[in-house]
Amino acid sequence: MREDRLSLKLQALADPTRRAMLARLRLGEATVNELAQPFEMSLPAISKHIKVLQQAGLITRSRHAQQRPCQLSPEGLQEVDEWMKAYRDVWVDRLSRLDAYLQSVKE
Amino acid sequence: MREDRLSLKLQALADPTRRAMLARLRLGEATVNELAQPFEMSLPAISKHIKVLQQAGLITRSRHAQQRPCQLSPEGLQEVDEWMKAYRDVWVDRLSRLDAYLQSVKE
DNA sequence: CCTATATTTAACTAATAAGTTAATTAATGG
DNA sequence: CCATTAATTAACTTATTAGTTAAATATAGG
Repeated sequence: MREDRLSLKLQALADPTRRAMLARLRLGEATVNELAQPFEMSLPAISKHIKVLQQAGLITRSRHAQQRPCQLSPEGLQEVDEWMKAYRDVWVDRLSRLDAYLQSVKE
Repeated sequence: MREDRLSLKLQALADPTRRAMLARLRLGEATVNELAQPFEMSLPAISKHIKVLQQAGLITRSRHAQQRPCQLSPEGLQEVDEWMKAYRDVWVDRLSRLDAYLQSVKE
């Protein structure tokens, strides 16, 4: 039902655990165990979250011994940002109009 | 499980039907029937999508006779945008580094 | 080869999401 | 008041999601 890439990304982002993982990855790459550390959650659950992020194109993975570290995919959020652009204009526009209105009332 | 406002918004956005509705609303407010028109979907289904958008704070509603038109909530996406900010820096940073690297290789 | 560590896969459960049809509520206008 | 139009609620089905535990796979090192 929801197979387009943008939906996949937004769906992946709509989970606080996964967003926390991304926040961690902003500091640099991390292994599964490192990512799991702050959460009271089984490793398989973590593994699944990682898979969701990866399939959404938000992270990439590498190999190092028996570890498979994760890293932020730099261009991963671009698609989301592109989508937001159009709306950013709308709301900036409206907020500034509201602002103008409030100014005019005040005077 | 997923009750925070940001998750609610991203979850609401992670559906192409709902995003299409928002796109329509960029042109101006619309009634439920107007929003439903492009979709092969029952009205109750549309009604539910609208509720999701509203509860996420992405749209507001008014009343006019027996209609309850929807309008974009201008500040609705701001929270998402705020969240993205931090990542925008990361990826812009990395992409520009990549760019610089490619430049240096070329020379 | 054996063991320890890192991670994933399998199999399952419970909750949530997205849709349906039928029935209900709300407001207008004759 | 009655019929019409607009939208929602109720009740239900099906698929997906997020988690669990137990078992399996992969790699390194002695």
